[in-house]
Amino acid sequence: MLWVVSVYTPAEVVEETGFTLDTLRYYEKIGLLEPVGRNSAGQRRFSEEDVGWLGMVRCLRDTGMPIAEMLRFAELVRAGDHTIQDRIKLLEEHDRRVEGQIANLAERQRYIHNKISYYRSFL
Amino acid sequence: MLWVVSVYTPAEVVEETGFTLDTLRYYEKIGLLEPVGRNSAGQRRFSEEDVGWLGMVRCLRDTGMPIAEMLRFAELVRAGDHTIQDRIKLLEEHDRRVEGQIANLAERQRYIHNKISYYRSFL
DNA sequence: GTGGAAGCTGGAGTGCACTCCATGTCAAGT
DNA sequence: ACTTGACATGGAGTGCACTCCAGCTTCCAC
Repeated sequence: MLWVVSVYTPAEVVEETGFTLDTLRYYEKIGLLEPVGRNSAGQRRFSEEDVGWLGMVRCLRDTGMPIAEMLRFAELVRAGDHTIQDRIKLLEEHDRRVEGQIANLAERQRYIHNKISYYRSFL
Repeated sequence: MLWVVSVYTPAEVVEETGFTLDTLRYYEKIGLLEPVGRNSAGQRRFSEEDVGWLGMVRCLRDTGMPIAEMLRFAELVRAGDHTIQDRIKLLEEHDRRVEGQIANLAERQRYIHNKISYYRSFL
């Protein structure tokens, strides 16, 4: 039986995820990424699953979730299917924060627009 | 002639702006705030103008402008009316970044929503 | 006039999230 | 075989934006 498992080199994952290699190593070190597979020489070979998880990490990071909370989420994921309810709860809370961020940003943007208009009135 | 100028104690400015006293002192130290007026005993008495400027600072800070750039903006403001064009330019650039932040956040939020839906499908 | 809160200064310390570095091994194209 | 680039490790360093502290002074309500 032929078994094809696609793996990614560090450089490919950097390309794919936008994280730097140092960041990937850092994430692995702190446990945000599970120990990554290695080839015979000890070099990292990321699985499809690793890359998928990194997509989630990117999303959470870019929406301002602190690493400590991503770590909690990672633990839930590792703990298995019985944590799905907790994961939903965590993501929904985060979603509300993201909603708040957007609303806040939009509000501040109005202030900026007003300021620009005010300045324009001087020209 | 009676001349009433409203002034604010540090505690009042903390209340009004949401910055901590340490932060206000820090902002003054780095020049984001012009040297604040003092009473005879050397305690700070913030002017209406200070408080207004702090409102701007809060807006820029909360939309992610780095201090270095706020400092540049502060310098333009101090330099006088001939910098109004530059101030508009700076604010418009910042506005575009804010726009980008909002768009990005909204996009990431879709990802989170999908993930939540996916998790829900397991229940 | 006294006690507790508020304020002062200069400087050290914190927390987060990386980022860089020295030194060494391994891979792979020519 | 050789060279060059990718990757490894452990640990130190960075940058940003505060935040805290010691030791002292001043304000103000009772």
